[in-house]
Amino acid sequence: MATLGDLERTVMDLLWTMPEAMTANELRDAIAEAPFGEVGRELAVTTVLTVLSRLEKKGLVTRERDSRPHRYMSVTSREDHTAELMHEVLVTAPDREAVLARFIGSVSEAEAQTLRKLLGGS
Amino acid sequence: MATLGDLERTVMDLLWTMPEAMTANELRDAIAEAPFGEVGRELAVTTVLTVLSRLEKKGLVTRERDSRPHRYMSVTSREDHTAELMHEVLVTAPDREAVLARFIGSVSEAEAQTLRKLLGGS
DNA sequence: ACGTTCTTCTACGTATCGTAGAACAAGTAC
DNA sequence: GTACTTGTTCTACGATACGTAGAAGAACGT
Repeated sequence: MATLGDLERTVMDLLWTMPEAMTANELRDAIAEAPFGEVGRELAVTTVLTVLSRLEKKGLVTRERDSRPHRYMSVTSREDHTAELMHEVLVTAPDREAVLARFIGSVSEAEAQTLRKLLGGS
Repeated sequence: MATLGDLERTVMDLLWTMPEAMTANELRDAIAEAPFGEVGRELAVTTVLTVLSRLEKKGLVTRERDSRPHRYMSVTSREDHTAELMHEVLVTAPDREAVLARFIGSVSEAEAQTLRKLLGGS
């Protein structure tokens, strides 16, 4: 279960938010400015690069190796990733139906509404 | 996000499966016999007790402190716990509706059926 | 009070993660 | 094409989590 550390999470959040692939330097700056996390963390670029390598090994990030400052991007959208994680959690329990029952009870009415729509009639 | 180690997971699985509260010794034996995990792990009781303490600190386990060999039990059912985890994952994404859309696509037809039923009319 | 049984304390090895310097590679400018 | 600059990989260290369990302490039976 790919669990992310704080900085890893921050980097993924940025990569998921930014539409374009980013370089390590751009990421470093973005982290310094980022509204979440402790504001103004001035990290070394190598730190960011280490984290990016680890995220790459975890399969969450790819990079364009030809363009010289490598440009990093997320492999999946945040939504896909999150949904996948939810599914991974779901299948850890033998009685999935029971889990889903509890889960439904925990979502907001708006979300329930969305689900009804998505599940279609019948 | 309460993430569990292998042994912690094994212990929780047993506590969730067994209807009765169990002592550390009973758990040790159960682990030795358990079909999952590498079979026949002969652990020291102290090992089990350490794990139980950690699970207690994480809020997943309680014990009856008065009965002398303390009896340990899970605080929530496996289903509640799993559903809660799923929800925790869900709310890490800003666009929950989009996540739910992807999630629905990943469940089986039987599960979708269950969801329809649970969500009721309208 | 004594031995037996149970629990807590302390501890070590391994893995992960935040962090970054040192070393190495690849372009850029004469 | 040699020196400078910029970018990437290697190596490393401290902190935390977890598996593992011995040593020390507490409680109970007799």
